[in-house]
Amino acid sequence: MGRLNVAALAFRSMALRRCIFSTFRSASTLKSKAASSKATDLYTLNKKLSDILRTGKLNEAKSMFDKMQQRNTVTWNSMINGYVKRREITKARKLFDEMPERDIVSWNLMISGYASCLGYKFLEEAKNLFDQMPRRDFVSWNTMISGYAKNGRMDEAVRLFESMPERNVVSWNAMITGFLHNGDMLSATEYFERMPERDSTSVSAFVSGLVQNGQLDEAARVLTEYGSRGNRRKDLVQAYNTLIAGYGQEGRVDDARRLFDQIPFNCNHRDGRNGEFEKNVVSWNSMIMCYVKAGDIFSARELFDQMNERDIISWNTMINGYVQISDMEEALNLFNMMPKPDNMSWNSMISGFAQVGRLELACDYFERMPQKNLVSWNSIIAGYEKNKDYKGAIKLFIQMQAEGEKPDRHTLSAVLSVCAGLVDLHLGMQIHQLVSKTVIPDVPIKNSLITMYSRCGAIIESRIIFDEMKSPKVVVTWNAMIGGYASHGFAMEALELFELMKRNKVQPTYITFISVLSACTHAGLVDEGRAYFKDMVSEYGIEPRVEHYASLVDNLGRHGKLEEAMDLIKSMPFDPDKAVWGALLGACRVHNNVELAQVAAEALMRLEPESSAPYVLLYNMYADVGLWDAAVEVREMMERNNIRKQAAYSWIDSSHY
DNA sequence: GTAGGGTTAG
Repeated sequence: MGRLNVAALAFRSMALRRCIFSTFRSASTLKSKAASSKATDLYTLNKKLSDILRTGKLNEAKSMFDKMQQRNTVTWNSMINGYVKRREITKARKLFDEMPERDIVSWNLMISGYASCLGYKFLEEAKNLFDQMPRRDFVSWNTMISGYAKNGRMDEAVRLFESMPERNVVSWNAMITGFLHNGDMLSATEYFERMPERDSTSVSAFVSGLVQNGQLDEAARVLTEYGSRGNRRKDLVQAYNTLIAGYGQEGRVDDARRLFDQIPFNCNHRDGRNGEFEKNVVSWNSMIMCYVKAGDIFSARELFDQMNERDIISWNTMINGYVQISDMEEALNLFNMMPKPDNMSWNSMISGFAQVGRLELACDYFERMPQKNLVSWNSIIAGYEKNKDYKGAIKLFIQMQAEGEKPDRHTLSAVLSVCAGLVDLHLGMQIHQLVSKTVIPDVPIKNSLITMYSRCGAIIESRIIFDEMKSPKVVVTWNAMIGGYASHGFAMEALELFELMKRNKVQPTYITFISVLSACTHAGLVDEGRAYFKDMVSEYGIEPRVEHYASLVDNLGRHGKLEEAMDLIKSMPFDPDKAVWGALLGACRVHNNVELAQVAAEALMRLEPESSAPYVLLYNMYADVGLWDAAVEVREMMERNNIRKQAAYSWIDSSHY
């Protein structure tokens, strides 16, 4: 019995133990299930938080963050990341200081935040945190390196890079992009060649550097070399895109297209396969841009129509293409079709309408656009300036500042042109002061200053700015100064400067020759005028425009070479305009050539049926030589055509008289 | 679910 009892007892106790154990176990399972479900909840909530942050709704994210019952380090880090991405570093730092536990990601985020705020103070704080953090990984080092690189401190970046315990491919890439960012192609090349292994980012970055340096053929070579190695070839599409865009910049559309066609598949097209080396939307956009830049709007449109999925850049590029060829109808068919026009789309329409002289439509779009930005103001102001509504431009410029928008170099450049148009030296000088106070003057701004001063007669001021500009000067600068001299009767100075320009091996443009020919006219240099006209065509390959013909006709006419002027007009490959006939008519009046005057006047009557000027001039000429019948006939014709005498001869250069 | 390097426009 004793043994049995013992056995029974043992059995019972075992059962009991098992029972207790199993109860305990199930309780613990429950507990861990609860814990894991809470963890799942937190995971889901964190995911939701970062989704909200990705859409940029920072306030919404913050209120969710505040309401959350529990948070882990990832929660805090995500919120910090939100502020870091928005450059709200103070708010990020507050959370960082408040959070109960920091992990290495928290530290790295803060370093990244400080490093991407430009300025030495922020960089120093990034370095403080970097030095203070308990443990550093690749990300910490790489973030710090790129922080120095972004701030132009490649010396510090190199020091850090050299002192790293171990480097990965990102460290090398950060160095290469840093050098490129700071214009040090030599060091970038050295590092690219030295690095032990390259990934698609290394190649893309380096290719982009080569493209920016104009070394397109070298870029193509690098791309082929690494493209053929193969294993991660699909990531190279970015490098391809960069080179396509680079070819576009240089006008090498065929090379661009060859490269574009080399990217085999196409996620934008029905035969697209995910994950293959394939064209993406940027490839398409870049190629379309090449065509637009080359003025081949048809090919651009052909590609655009083939795209399955377009983004906002595709639409805007295409719209801009039509704006550039002043086809506002087509630009408008597209603007109305596109899903959600952004500022760029609206601004393109504004510039486009202004460019074709539809200022009222430009204004209408300017008023209607949902949110104006600086470019909108610049577009509308430049539009007013181009349409010679200078008072309107100034009004807008004042309104812009009243609405709290600060003018930039583009605004100021347009307003300087306004001052030139108004011949308002006082205002021009005020704008010049504003330029000195607010922007670092670049070449276009200085060109505008030269033009403004010379138009206002302050030619010495112009020349001072011109002389202070660094050599080699661009052709626009030479044109501005030569034009300034030419239009103010400093013909010899204009021609001297043109000779200097040639000695400086700067290729003149048609604009240069308008000034040069005009200078010859005003200096009484008829042989030189002829010779420059000839040089323009034979030596520089510039097709003469109507302005050049008008200028030479004017020059020849003034010197009594009316027959030669008439022969020149006859030789023109296109129809002469009112400036050409006006110049001839003016010369005929001075030199009393009635027959040619008749030809010129009739041509002008056809071109400008409402203008009284050719009638009046012809009448006076007939009267002067006593051809009274003809004079009376002109007068009758004028009455018959209901033409009233006007005060000014708009088509004749006033310097004739 | 959070951190580091590369592409297209006025």
